[in-house]
Formats: sequence, C-alpha cells, structure tokens
Amino acid sequence: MGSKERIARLKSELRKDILYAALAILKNDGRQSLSLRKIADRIEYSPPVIYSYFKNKEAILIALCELCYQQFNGCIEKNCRKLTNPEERLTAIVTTCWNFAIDEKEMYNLMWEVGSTCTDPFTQFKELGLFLNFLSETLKNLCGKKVCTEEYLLHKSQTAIAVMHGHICLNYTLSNADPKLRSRMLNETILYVMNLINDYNLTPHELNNHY
Amino acid sequence: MGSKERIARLKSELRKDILYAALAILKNDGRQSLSLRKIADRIEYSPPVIYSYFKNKEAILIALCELCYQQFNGCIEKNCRKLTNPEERLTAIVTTCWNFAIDEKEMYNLMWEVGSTCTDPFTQFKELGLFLNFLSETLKNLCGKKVCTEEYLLHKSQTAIAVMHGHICLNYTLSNADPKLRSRMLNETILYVMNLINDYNLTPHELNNHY
Amino acid sequence: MGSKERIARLKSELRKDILYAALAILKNDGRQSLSLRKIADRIEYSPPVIYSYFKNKEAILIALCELCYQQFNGCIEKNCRKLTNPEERLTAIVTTCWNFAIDEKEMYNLMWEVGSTCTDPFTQFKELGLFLNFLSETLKNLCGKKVCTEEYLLHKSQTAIAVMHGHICLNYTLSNADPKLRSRMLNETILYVMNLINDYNLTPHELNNHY
Amino acid sequence: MGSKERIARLKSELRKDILYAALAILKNDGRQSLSLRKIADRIEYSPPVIYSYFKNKEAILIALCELCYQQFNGCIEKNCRKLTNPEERLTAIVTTCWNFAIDEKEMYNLMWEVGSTCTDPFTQFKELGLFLNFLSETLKNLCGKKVCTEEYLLHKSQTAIAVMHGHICLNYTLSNADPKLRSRMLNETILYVMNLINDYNLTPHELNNHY
DNA sequence: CATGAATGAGATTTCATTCAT
DNA sequence: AATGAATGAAATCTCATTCAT
Repeated sequence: MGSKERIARLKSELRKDILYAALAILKNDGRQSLSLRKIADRIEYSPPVIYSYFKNKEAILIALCELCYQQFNGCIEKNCRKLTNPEERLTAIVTTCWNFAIDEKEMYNLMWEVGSTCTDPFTQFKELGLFLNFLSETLKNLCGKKVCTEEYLLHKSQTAIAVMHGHICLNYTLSNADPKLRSRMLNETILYVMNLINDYNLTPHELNNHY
Repeated sequence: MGSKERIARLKSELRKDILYAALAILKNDGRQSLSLRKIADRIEYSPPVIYSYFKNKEAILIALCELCYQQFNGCIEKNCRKLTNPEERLTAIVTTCWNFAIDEKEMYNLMWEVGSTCTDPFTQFKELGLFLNFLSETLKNLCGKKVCTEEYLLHKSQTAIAVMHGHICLNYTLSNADPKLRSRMLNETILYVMNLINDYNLTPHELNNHY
Repeated sequence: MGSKERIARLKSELRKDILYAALAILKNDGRQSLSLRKIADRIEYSPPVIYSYFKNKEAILIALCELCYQQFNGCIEKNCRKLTNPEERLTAIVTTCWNFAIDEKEMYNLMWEVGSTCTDPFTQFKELGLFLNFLSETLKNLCGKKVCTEEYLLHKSQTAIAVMHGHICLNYTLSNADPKLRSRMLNETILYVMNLINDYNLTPHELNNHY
Repeated sequence: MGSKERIARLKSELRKDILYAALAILKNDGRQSLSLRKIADRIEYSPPVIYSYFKNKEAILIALCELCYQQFNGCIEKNCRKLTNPEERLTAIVTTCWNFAIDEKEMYNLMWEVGSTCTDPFTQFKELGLFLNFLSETLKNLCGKKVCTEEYLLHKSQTAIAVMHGHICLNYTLSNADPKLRSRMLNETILYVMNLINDYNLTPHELNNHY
C-alpha cells in the first residue's frame, strides 16, 4: 500500500466500520470469538479487505483498544468534567470507572489485556493519557494549596487506577454478591482513592518511614 | 491393597500427570499455547485419555487453576507462617504475592482469568480460601485487642487482595519502569494494605461517614 | 504426538501414501502446485491428517526429496552396478543421470532446490551419499593402479555432479534443440566427466600450477 | 518535443520504475516474496497500473530477467572487455560469473529459472546473446591461428556456461565449505573452462572418437 | 481401559487479478 | 491514464473432540 493510499485509508469510512464491527462482536460474543472472519461477515465484505486497512489482527486489537479508551474517556468527560468540587469529581470518576467496568466488561478487559502487551500504554493510547492527566489534575485540586510535583501526581493517579482496577476485578469474581455489598465495595474504593492523597499531609519524618 | 485401590491410585496418578504437564506448558509456552494435544504429547498418552479424567478443556483449566492456587499458597505458607509479628507477616504476604506475580506471571494471570469465570472462587478453590483465612487471621492480629467481626476481617482480606492485584497489574503494564520505581510500588502496596485496617480506629461517627 | 506414537507413524502406510501422493502431484502438476490441500485431496483424507505424519510443509518437501533421491539412486544401481568396466560404468552413470533429468524434470529440480536449502545434502540424504560413494568408487577404478586419496575422489565426484548438472540445465534451456544436438551434448558430458580424472596424471609441477 | 513523445517517455519511465522496484524486492526480500502488490507499493502506484505495462506477472518476470542479464553483462563488460590476453580475459569472465552468482544469488537464480521456461533464452535475451558472443570471441582468440567455425565456438561457449553453472550450484549446496575449498573450486572451474577448447588440438581421428 | 485415526471447523494471511469510475 | 475497491481462491496450520476398535 503506497503511503498516500495508506493515509487516505486511515480516514476511510470502511476502517471505522471494521472497528465498530469488531467492537460489536467483542460486546456480543466476547473476546475469544473475535475473529477476522466474523468481522468480515458482519461488514459483509470478504476477509482480505481488512488487510487493506490493518496490517494484521494485532493492529486491529490495538486500534480497537484505542476505540475503547475513547469511549471510556468519553464517559469520564461527560460525567465528571462538569463537576468542580474535587471530592465530587473524584467520586464521579471512580463511580464512572466502576460502572463502565460492569456495563462493558469485555471492553474493560480488552483495555487491560492489550495494555499489558504495550510498552507504555499511557503514552501509546492518547485517551488513556488524557484520563491520567484528568485524574492528576483532580488530585491536584484535592491537595488544595499544598504544592505537589507533577511526577508525584501522575504516580498517585496511576496508583488510583491500580486500586480501582483491583476492586473491579474483585467485584468480577464475586459474581453472586448482593447489590448492597457491591455498593459498599464501590464506596470503599472511592474512599481509598480519596485517601491516596492524604499521606501528602504527613510530616517529612512520617513520609520517610513510608518510603 | 486391593486391585480396585491400585487402579484408583493409578488413575489418580495420571490425573496429576495431566495437570503437571499442563502446568509445565503454561509456564514454558504461555496460556495461549496450552492445548490438549500438547498435554497428551507431554504425558506420552493419546489425547482421548484426557477425557477420562476431565470433562473438557474448561475442566482442565479449573483444575489447573486449583494447582496454581496450591503452589501459590505453598509459597505463602513457606514464607509467612513462621513470622509471628503481624506487621512482618503482612509485609511478607504482600511481598510473596508480588514476587509470585512477577516470577509466575502465567500462573498468576490464569488464577484471575479462571477465577473470573467461577461463581465463587473463594469457596471453590480450597487453597484460595485458606489464603483468605490466613490473611484474615493476620489482619486480626494486626488489630490487636480490638474486636473485629469475622465478616469484617474477611472483607478486608478480599480488599487487600484487590489492592495487591491492582498494583500488580499496574506493574505489568509499566513494562519499562526501572527497578527503583518497582521497589517503591511494592513498598506502597505494603503500606496501603497495612492501612486497610486503620479505619477500624476511627470513631463510630467517622465510620458512619465512610459507609 | 508422543514419541512412541510418532515412531510408529514414521513406519505407517499412510505416511507413504502422503509422500507418494506428493510425488504424483509433483510429477503431474509441477512443483508450484504442490500444496497440502492437494495432497489431502489425493489421499482422500482431510488436510490436518498430514500434520500427524509431518511437522509442516518443509518436512514433507525434505522427505519427498529423499524419496526422489531413492528413486534416482535406484535407477543408478539398476543401470550401472552390473557394469564392471569403469569407463562403461561411468558412461552409464552419466547417461542415467541425463535421462533421469529429462524424464523426471520436476523431481530433478526438486532435488537441487531442496538440496540448496540444506546444510549438507550429501550427508543429510543417505541415497545421495550412496550415489556419491558409487561415483567415487567408479572414479577410483578409472584411475587404475594410481593411488588417490579418498578425499580427492569425493571431490572429483562432486565435480562430476556439478559438470553433469551444468549440462543438464543447459539442455533444459535449449528447449528447441534437435535430438542430434542433445545426443552430442550427452556425449560431451560423458567425455568431460571422464576427463576429470585425467589431471591426476599430471606431474607434481603441473599440478602445482593448477591449484 | 510533442506531447505524444513526452507521454511515451513518461510511460517508458514508469515501466523502468516497475522493473527496478521488482529488482529491489528480489534482492532484498527474495524471489518468493516478489508480488505485484509489493511492486506497486514501492513505486507508490496502485497495482492495476502494472497491467498497463505488463500483461501479467510472468511478463514482469521475463522483463526482470532481462534486466538481470543487462546488469550481469554490464559486470562482464566492465571487468573483462579491457583485457586483451585471451587467457586473462577468460579467467576474468569465469571469476566475474562466479562472484556475481555469490553476490547476487537471487538474480542469478532468477536468470536460470526464467531461462528454463523460455524457448530460446540466448536469442530472447539480447544481453545473454551478447555475453555468449563475447565468450565465443574470447574462445576464438584462445584458439590462436587455428580456424574454428562460428557454430563450434558458440557451442563451446554454451558448454562453458554450463560448466560454470554446475560449479556454481555445487558451491551453493556446500553451504559450510571453507573459503579455501571455495577458492579451489573457482580455480578448477577456470581450468575446466580453459580446457574446453583444448580438444580442438586433437587429431581428426581423436575427435571422431569423441563425438 | 486406552488409543489410533480422523476430522470439521476455523484461524490468519497472501496474492493475482478485475472492474467501475 | 489511473486507481480505489474489492474479491475469489488459495495457502498453511491448530485445535477440541469423537469413535470404532
């Protein structure tokens, strides 16, 4: 494929169709049965067409993952951007993550699966980077007047993602937990994430003992 | 020993062989290339024998998962049981989990993968239940004289597992992090797990605000 | 496949059937259209069966090449072994090669094609080694009472193969040459091969100038 | 220059581009991965253009083969034309062939592969014809004052090509031969080619016995 | 009880070629 | 003149599972 052609195809409608077909299969039939053949069937084209738009299956997965991050970040923006109070915003962020993970389990799992194979998902996936920054910005506001380094905030944000992910996975495994327990788990998750920032209030001596 | 018993024992032997073959393939070649054919090759039997011991591939995965939990719990027992000081023991538990996840990534991932498909992994997998109790017991000691309900301790233990898992997954994705950052992440994980129990020291009123 | 099983299959009838099917396709349809699917069709089995007997297509080609060498060497043995006079025998060898290359062009080409990809075809393919030795033995007799080293004879034998191959390839390209020219080419080939051994009669001084 | 001419020139340019793209792919990726798609990519045109210049893939291969012969003959001209002493020139010819075959294995193989499918490569490929004549002229000079027929010289030239090709193929198969052996093989090849002309010194009676 | 034999279904991928525009 | 779009046909290979023996 010539570079001109390739660039054109990147913007193509069919490329989008392929990705959305993949997304639909992912949601309906699950990660395991996401095959090129099924994608081709769904868009009512022959399988080789796909190779005009993606190098191979891995490339599709990565692009699909990107799409998932876009949709995820879209939820976050929609639900949380408007909130100005940092506690409220952080609560909304965690809640949105939580619900996204429940409602879109296949997407959520794909995001972590593909992320694990990348060198640096936070830079590779633009929308994940945006989310990280949004989280970071929120945590900064939460600190109030205290000055935190950018690096510190990013690290805490990643930790927040980790803590949320852990609870989400736990929630997956407790498949017959009652709604009350689930709701409690969500609340706790919010709490833990909120408290991540607290140790910044520790005295230097206490901090020393921590790290 | 009657022939019946002998036969039963032999049967049980082969079952083990199958599982250990599966484990070896999992470790060496990875989850994706774990096939019945390969297992059969390794035990030098023909594929259909496997169906005498397991209903289908899924059943093998579940049993294999159990084996992984056994090995995992073995590590925990070996490294942590002897420690009597609760802080030390908890530190050892988190560290052991962390290292197991690094050294046996395939096993660790399988444990969560299969766990996600089960109704209740904590009761289905005996060794996971044992680990949960061990964690619970450790947390109890950490509380000192304060009285905590069994249920509370189990819940906190699950939360600890969640927090650890989150950090472990984050560690997986940060594939080019330097050892110093990784070491810091481990320390933080220990810290967070340790502090899980702290809110028990909150006043009832504060607790109310939490949940 | 367990090793026991694999060994059994090496002797299996079906394995032979696969190879002879491949040979038939090679002869009839040519090297380019030799596919696993066609082989499976011809033996009236499904394609995956082939993988019970051969690791992959390359393994089939190598085994097929071996079969070609066997058939080739069979011709040589049949036509030449009985001749005791060294000139007559050498003449018969060259003639047999020549005719084999004409009658079994696809086989002949495959033998060189696969041979080119091997590290050392003369040891890898037993029958090619036998042919080399037979040639070497013949050249030795041609030398008469003069003593030649084994190494020298093997080298000359390889050279003989090279000279024959060159003429055979030339013969392939001259596709509209008349039979008289072809016959003359064969005679010349015999002559050149016969003379390969002549420089052994050179004085040491002359030999020095050669190498 | 009229627009007609300009268009014709442009057309001829693109034809060249196609061939040189094919050549580059042949050299870099090998004969097997020479596809129309890849050629189109490389010239940054779409695949169908190629069909404006060539009937099908086979036609490209033939034209590519011609290009290879041009390059080959270019080497010969450059390295050998200047030498006037016939022995020196013949030595240079064989050496140049030998090195070309080593350095440009893919090209060399293609030349013989395509050559085998043509009716008469020596007339079809102009540069191969030139090479043949050059060889023939050299052999003629080697004969000295003796008179040889044109036909005889051409035949001997073809034979020389055959002998060289045989040794070159042998050199390909002996993939782990040491440089000393290879160098010896080259020397022998030179020697054999040089001696091809010698039997012209035979008496008519001896010649009769030969043919 | 054990297995050799076999397969259907399906995976990813490549390629030469066509054709409406 | 050029191409974007598309495809049919084919390639190799893997796998879980079945069943007669």
